[in-house]
Amino acid sequence: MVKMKDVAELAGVSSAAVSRYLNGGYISADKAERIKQAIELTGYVRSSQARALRTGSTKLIGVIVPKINSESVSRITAGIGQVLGRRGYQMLLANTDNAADRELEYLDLFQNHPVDGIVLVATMVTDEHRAAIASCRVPIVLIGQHVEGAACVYHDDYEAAFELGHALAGRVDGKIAYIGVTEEDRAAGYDRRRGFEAGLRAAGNPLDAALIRRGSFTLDSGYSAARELLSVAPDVSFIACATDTMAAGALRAIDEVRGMGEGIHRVSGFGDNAFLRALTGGIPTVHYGYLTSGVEATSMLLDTLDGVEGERGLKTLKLGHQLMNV
Amino acid sequence: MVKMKDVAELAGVSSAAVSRYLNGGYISADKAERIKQAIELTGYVRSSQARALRTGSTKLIGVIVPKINSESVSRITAGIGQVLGRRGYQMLLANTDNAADRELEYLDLFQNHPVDGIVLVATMVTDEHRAAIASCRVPIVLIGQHVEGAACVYHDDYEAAFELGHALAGRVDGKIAYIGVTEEDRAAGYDRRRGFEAGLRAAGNPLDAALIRRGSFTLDSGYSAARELLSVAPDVSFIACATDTMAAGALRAIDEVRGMGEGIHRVSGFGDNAFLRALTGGIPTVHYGYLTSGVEATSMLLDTLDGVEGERGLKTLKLGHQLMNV
DNA sequence: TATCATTGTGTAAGCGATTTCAATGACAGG
DNA sequence: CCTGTCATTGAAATCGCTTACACAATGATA
Repeated sequence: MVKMKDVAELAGVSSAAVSRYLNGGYISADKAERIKQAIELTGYVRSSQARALRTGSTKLIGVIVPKINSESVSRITAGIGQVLGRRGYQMLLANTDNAADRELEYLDLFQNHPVDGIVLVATMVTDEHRAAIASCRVPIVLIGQHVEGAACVYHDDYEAAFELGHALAGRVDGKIAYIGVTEEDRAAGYDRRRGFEAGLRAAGNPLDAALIRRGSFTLDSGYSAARELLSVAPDVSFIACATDTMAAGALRAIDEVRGMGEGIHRVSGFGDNAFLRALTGGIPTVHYGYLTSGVEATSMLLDTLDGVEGERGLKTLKLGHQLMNV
Repeated sequence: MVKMKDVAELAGVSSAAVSRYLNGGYISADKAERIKQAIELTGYVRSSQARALRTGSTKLIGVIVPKINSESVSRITAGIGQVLGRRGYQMLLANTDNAADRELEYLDLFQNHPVDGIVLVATMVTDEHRAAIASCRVPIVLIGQHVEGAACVYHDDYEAAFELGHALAGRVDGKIAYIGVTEEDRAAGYDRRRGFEAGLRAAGNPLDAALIRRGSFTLDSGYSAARELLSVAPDVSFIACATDTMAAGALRAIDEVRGMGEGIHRVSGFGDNAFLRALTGGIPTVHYGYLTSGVEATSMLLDTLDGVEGERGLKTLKLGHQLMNV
């Protein structure tokens, strides 16, 4: 492995000069030229490990996600990756498989070492999370949840759910049911349910508390909850779900119980999943700019790290949403 | 930041002793105890950067994927992450967005530095790829393609496609069309098409070359190709696709042209996408153990890196498949 | 008793970069 | 001619850890 010293010797300069050449310090034109050639000749590339040890910066960003195989998360990740790549950083990905404790574990692992900053795609935010975030040694940005005192990029789930509920109330005749997710997930659980309920209520068609179920983000959980709903309350004519994935499950349940194709006009979701859109022609749902949230969060983080002038700094950013097919 | 020397002083030993304690070298019981307490007291954690510089190993594995937001890739990634986490490694993720040149770029970037090994989720494998792989400084494992002379974990796409074609030939009456992908993707392009054709032929119902189209992995491309097929050859009664995603597009096209619900029994795919399965009740498709391939590839790689005895070594591993809904 | 593994320990030499520091030469102003 | 800037330069000191080496003990073996 050719190192800086070799390049320096070949170019007839000190290794300090080579370092300066590489980092844009004082260097005369002719030496710069000689160094440039020596580098090309030797194929030298500098050791990021040595550099990291000396400078304390690894150009690595830790990204913690709850589950890699979900459309929303992978879109967010795509956005994060875009910005990172463009700005010379790399992504250290940690998949927690929906286990909140592994999230904390990674938060620890990351700040204890190699990363310059962290992007946390958050679901549940416990007090422990808040504490860990507050005491984090490196800058951190949250995506998906609004946490006081932390930098976050999120969507207004309450408002979106309100609008959806309000719009649906007028178009659905018959009983509406709701399949939510754990309220520990403030955004997808609490906010969406509350917003939806408020929207229905405002439209004069309040949600019957007996028709609320809880799934676990998966398609199967949406299916089970819907089956149960349909057997307990056969007069339910519409099932709103907290995620498109669960809506797909509910849709299947309705199809099974009431005949193929029936479900399509009787469920709604959140997230505007591409598959669902194509296969159903589009159920009522909320479109969020997931890729954008990845991009924005990461830009914010890197601006802080790189000390970009006129930087946006670590702050809170609420992104818009869009009702689909209502 | 408390460093090893601080711990050593507090424990009244040399830093070499602390290092030995941490790495399992010779150390007496009482010193070990003192060191343990000193570490707890100070909250010391060792600098992975210094360690990396000294040992030359980063405990980082580079993972190159063509596209993060696809079910197959994210399942593979989940498998990779599982093994990595369990064995004390971390994942450096590079998303190439389906650009083969960025793949080479990352291959370069990675081996030039911080990673101990590479997992490449391959699509197109050009000669440049082969060269880059062969000259790779760190161990590398490919997933999804079979490349001579490189370690790979892959599926037998030809055989699977053959079986699918053979099975479908008997069940479909009327003309069968095929929507493939670029043949530069040997597995998903070339092998699947050839296998499918051979399967149909073997069943005495050969594929009409005029009914072959090419998509680009996306849902929309499947949709367009199917629309075009249906208008050019209205008597086509079944459209086989090289991926479930394109099948979803084709399904939508058929629904539009022939009425909702019609498509479901008239398309087939590859990959056994969960959404598609739920929403259609299951089209003929091939199930691959994507998660398993991530697990196997990574285990193989880490075994080599860690010098596990009885190691499996870097070799070639062909995983099985399963026909679904035929 | 002499000899030799075996264990335990500290000293010090790196790993390969960045960066401080002092030194140099050139050049403008007084 | 002297002095003060200013751009350039290399020597050398880190960054925090691992490990080769030398050297002690200690117990086992001949």
